[in-house]
Amino acid sequence: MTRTKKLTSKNISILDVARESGVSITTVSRVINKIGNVKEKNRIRVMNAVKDLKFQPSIFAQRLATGKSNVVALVIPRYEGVFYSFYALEVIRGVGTMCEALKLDLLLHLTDARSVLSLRGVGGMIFSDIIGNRAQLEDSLAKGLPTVVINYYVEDLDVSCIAVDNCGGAENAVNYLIELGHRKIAHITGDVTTQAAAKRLEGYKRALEKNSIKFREDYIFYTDYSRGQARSAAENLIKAIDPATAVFVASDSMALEVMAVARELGKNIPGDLSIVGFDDNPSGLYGPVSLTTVRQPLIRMAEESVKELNRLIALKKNSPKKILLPAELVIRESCKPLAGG
Amino acid sequence: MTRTKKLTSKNISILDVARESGVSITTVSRVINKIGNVKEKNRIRVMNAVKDLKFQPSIFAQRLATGKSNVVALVIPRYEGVFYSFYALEVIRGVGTMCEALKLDLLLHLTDARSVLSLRGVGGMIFSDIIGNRAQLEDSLAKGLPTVVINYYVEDLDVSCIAVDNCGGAENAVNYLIELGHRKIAHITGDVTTQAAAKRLEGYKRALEKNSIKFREDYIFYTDYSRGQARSAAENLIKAIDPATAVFVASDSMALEVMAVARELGKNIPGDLSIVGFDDNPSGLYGPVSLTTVRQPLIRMAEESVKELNRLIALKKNSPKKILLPAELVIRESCKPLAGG
DNA sequence: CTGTAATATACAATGGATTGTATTAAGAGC
DNA sequence: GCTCTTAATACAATCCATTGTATATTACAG
Repeated sequence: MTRTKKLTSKNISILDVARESGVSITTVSRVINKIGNVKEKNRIRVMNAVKDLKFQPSIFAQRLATGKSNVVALVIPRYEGVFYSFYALEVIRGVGTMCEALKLDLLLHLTDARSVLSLRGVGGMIFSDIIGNRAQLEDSLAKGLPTVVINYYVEDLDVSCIAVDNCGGAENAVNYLIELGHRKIAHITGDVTTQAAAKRLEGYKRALEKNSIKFREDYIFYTDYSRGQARSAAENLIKAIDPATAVFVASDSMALEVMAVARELGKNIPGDLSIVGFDDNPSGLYGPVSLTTVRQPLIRMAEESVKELNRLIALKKNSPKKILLPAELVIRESCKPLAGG
Repeated sequence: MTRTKKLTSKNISILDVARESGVSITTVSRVINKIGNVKEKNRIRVMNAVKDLKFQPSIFAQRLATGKSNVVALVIPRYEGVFYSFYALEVIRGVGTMCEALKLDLLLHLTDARSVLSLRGVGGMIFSDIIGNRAQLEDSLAKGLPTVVINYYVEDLDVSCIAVDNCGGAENAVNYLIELGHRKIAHITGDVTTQAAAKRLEGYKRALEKNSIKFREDYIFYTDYSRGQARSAAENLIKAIDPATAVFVASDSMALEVMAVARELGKNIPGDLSIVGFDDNPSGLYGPVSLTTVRQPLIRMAEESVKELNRLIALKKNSPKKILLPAELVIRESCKPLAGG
């Protein structure tokens, strides 16, 4: 049953095609690359020879000759976690789709801080979420490779970047709670050493300020994005002497944890506590009460990054653009107007 | 601020290194490739020159010269959905990790049925889940490319494949329910035109048979894996005249839906109904009752696939292996011994 | 029918490594 | 010091396509 077959076979080159069709390899090359000035008669002969011999030009020879590579490397940290899977795959999907559309090959690098990227043979780089990849990013720029960063607004480097407006998204979320009549609004932060979490906190503050609501430090619960810390934050929040009536949580996975804690403590969502998350994690759809959240345009961000990279490659020089994409509030069931407000 | 810098720079070749270190390019090549017989004095000179000039050999020239490519393409369908994100990223992570370990470059292809893969310049292919990719798979084999299929047990082609034992996993799940005293065990299937769903159904039947429990067609609820169909299946299951006391659901996302329906209908989980899912979808951890499920060794499967591919590449001929990995039961809170059983 | 312009094609260099073969240098043995 | 063997190195062909330049062919006007 198991047929053992040679996997190597000498491959046919442009020279074979030239011989077969009785023209020079130059002409064959012109036909293949659709550069003008080939007699119709010869073009047909060449095309037939190509078909007969099943000729496919060697990309290595092409790249060597042209010095151009159509390979784009996507660098993503090797994190784990539910939302992260979702995030990463959305990014990969977006980048992959656009690469296909633009005829680019997508090389994937899952990295951690100690990873060394070879960068060899790559025509451009896309970095997702540069925490822990800063060195590699600078390396890429130093080598003069066209480079784009997504999901992080890089202020201190001359590099194109496409990020989500975390601050604005957070502000929208909190504004929504304010519109529902809430005044006692808590915030469970993510890891505020990360840009995203810091910006979300900033947006929270800004919304309060614009609505003349006094900022209360005791309504801020700092976490590292983990479920464990979300849990204790939720407990403290609910058991507080003067508890908030609404909470803006920096991630959906934490928001789900808050909902679970509230349930355990006999609180009703959204009756006793309105909750807004961030991320639009699909897990937020399960469970008895679907989660109102802030959606990040991940696919669009990813697609834009390839377009921007392609622009840089075509331009042959670095002229970075900084793009901020809006984050959209997705209203579901976890919030409700303040009773008797 | 925006410094405009040339992105192109002439790159240094092995010839530059040879000149710099006063030896021939052959010697430089030998030093770089660690082939023996180079005088220590010259080796050091060359290595210094390499360092000074920051020389990195052109992979295109290397691949052209050797005819070998260390690029592995991973082909994954472009599905959507929560579990699929999780699944795909686990696969990507596993393949990526092993590729890094084996010094292979990972090219990613997200495909649908109409995608045409170029395969040019690729040294090996890994197909995940070949539904809709059958043509590409056969193409790859026809071209004599080293090829591995994961997550699908291919019986009718001479190709290496690494799959999860869906049948055995399902059998374990149902056995567990039987051990808890259940006799009325329903099954909500996935799309039984897919291999995975069909095998899970088979495992369910086998467990019943081995325990001499009569198979009841009215305990089988066919779905297409969608939440909607899971919902109506759950309603029918719960409202039946002689309802089952336990249910084995072909996927976690459907199992979560079943739990939600049970809750809505005032049923207690696991008091009134024991549930086992399949997949070990992280979403199963949220919610009031964590889900007992069958875990697939995705990462391991992915890693093994790269190893197997590497073996085929080294072997230079096709001698396929078919590997089935066990699926493990993960016991959590959603099952309980049959009361008064 | 010829001169000129435009078109079509070919030659040969180029890109950057690997590698079989030839050649030289070095060390061993007497 | 002089063979002889072995280690070290160099030469040049090869992998395959692209492309600037040179040449050949064609077309057209006069």
